[in-house]
Amino acid sequence: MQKKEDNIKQQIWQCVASVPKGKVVSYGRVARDCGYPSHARYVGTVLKQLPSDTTIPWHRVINGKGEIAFPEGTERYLEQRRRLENEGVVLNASGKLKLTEYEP
DNA sequence: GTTGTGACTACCA
DNA sequence: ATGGTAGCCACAA
Repeated sequence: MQKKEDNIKQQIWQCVASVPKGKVVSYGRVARDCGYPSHARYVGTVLKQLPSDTTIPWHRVINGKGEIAFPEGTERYLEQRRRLENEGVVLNASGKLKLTEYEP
């Protein structure tokens, strides 16, 4: 039997999974769309826990400034950028992305 | 029970 | 624009 709190993760997964290919959203945006406006940080925590073979497009989630959440040059940063470029999303000259709106 | 942490944000100097 | 601070809250020790 699952507790209520576990549903938060499930909803976050659901929200991230609903992000269309080629679009990117912020952690805060995901949290709000899930119905948890103050759980932006938790979104990141959940993504961190995802297994490497997950089908969830965690790489489409970035911070509110339009940047990848990791310091540039780290393995994680590079991997996320690689995954994005693989889907046609490319960073601009400032190393940023354009946050896109989408209708759930 | 408390404390520290974090893939965040909004606000302010 | 940039940097610091405060608020936020689930989770692990």
